[in-house]
Parts: sequence; structure tokens; C-alpha cells
Amino acid sequence: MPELPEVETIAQGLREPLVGRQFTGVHVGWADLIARPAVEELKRRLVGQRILDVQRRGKYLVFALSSGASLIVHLRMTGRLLIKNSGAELDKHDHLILVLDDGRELRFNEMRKLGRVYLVDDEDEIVGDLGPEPLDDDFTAADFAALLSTRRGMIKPLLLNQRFMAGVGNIYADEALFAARIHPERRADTLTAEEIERLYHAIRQVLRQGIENRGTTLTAYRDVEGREGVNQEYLQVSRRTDEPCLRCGTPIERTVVGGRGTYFCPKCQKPALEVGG
DNA sequence: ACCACAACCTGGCCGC
DNA sequence: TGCGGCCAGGTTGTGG
Repeated sequence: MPELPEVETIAQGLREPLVGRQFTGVHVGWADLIARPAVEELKRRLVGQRILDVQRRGKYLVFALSSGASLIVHLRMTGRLLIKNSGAELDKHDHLILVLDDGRELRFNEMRKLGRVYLVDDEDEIVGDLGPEPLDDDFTAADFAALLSTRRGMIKPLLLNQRFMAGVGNIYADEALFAARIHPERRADTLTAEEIERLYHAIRQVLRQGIENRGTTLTAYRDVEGREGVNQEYLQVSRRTDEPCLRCGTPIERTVVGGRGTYFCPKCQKPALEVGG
């Protein structure tokens, strides 16, 4: 489920309840949720720790602990992080419960069991290979152009590659390419300077709008209090098969690119013209 | 470098 | 009601 705007919304929502709190108990309902270390070591190293900070990096949540270690969570497709009062009814998908010192709990709810939790001394063990943050002030259009210039693959799978750029997922990739009027299968190194400029601003615009709208809830996504986002009401192209393009009226098409469902307007997002020999 | 595909899991939806 | 098939916001590994 969650891409950058959803994870950012969750990170913002976790700061008030978590920063300054202490973990007083750890309950693991499904051991494979814990990628590392082993469950017993995780418990030993978490209990008694205070949470100093909650940050987002790409689609990861990074909790800085008083020991200096980092607790890192990836929600994959259907993971949720929820703040509940201790004693609140357990859901069958609450697979990890971190008890806090104020009568509340942080619960990792994961229907599909794809999400993962890591406890590491150095966060770079997990997030060190991620590409740049697209919303960082020092990530410029020129930086983006330089990264694209050496890539021969299709633009959409490249946007989804977290080592290329961190945080963009399937929905926001389609939205950005539509806003920039670029076909998802265009070769990255063939984009014109104008197209790169449009795409750079489109990526940042759709991500910022997603954050303002507290995320996109299609099915599973919820914020830390269990509320849905509203950005699904603002999607321009994603999930709109056969509905009219909001720019030109042409029916939106669905195809598969890089193994992912892909929505685009066949008129506004033309494939590259074949250059005659 | 790049691509296709499978795997990890569960649940919702659709057609029969 | 039930069953098979397809789909799903993500990532990783394998093989070509």
C-alpha cells in the first residue's frame, strides 16, 4: 500500500504519541514479521528503550532509540501502524505489539504478512542503498536529469526503482507520468530537457498533494488513528480504466509495464516516435 | 544494465 | 453458497 505520502503521513502521526515514550513490552504474534534480529533478541534490545525520533526514508519508517540503535519498519502492501490504548480489542492481523509507558501501544497490523521490522545499530544497513529523496530541497531538476541520462530502461520501472529514487510507488508514478504527459514505456535517456523538467515538477507535485491529502486509501491504507486518506478523490489517471481522460476525454487505458498495472492516456502520453534510419 | 517471472501472503471481487 | 481465477499500494532473487 503505502508510498512516500502515506509513509510520511504515518511518520507525522507517530511523533506526538511516540517521541519521548518508552517501550515497556513487546509481543510478537507472527515471528517472520521480524526480519532481524531473532525475536528474543529484539525483545531484549527494545524493552526499556526510549524513542528519540521518528523519521521517514523512502517508504521506510525509522525510529531512533535511546540506545543508539534504529527500529525500522517497512509496510509493503497492506501494513498499518496504529496507536491504540492498551486493552483495545485485538485484530487478527495485529502481528507485533509494542507497549508504551503511557497506557498506549504501537501495533503493526499486516493482513498479507509482507511487511518487515528490523532492529539495527546502523540504519544504513537497511536504508543505505536508497536513492535521493524527491522532495529534498537539494534534489534539483539538474540532479534528476543527470540520473536519467545514463539509463536505457523504461521510465516507469525506473521511477519505481528505490535505488534510483526513494519513495515513488505504482500510483504516484502513474500520476506523475500523466501530469508530465510522458508515456510509461519511454526510454529514460531519450527524454527531452523539457520532458525531464515537466516530470521533475510532476513527481514533486503529486507527492506533495498526496501528503496534503493525508495519503491515498484504495483499500488497506490507514493513518495511525485508523483514518482513511482523501487523495484517492484527486487521482487523475490511476484506476480510471475506460473513464475519460480529465485533460482530453480519451478513455484511459490499462496495460502492464514492468509487471505492474499501469494507467495512462493514449492521446496525452504518446509513445516515442520511431526515428527513421 | 535491463527484463521477465516467481515468490512472499491474504483477501476482495467477478463470473459461473 | 461455493469455487476458480484475477487483482492488489512492494521488494527480492533467479535466470536470461
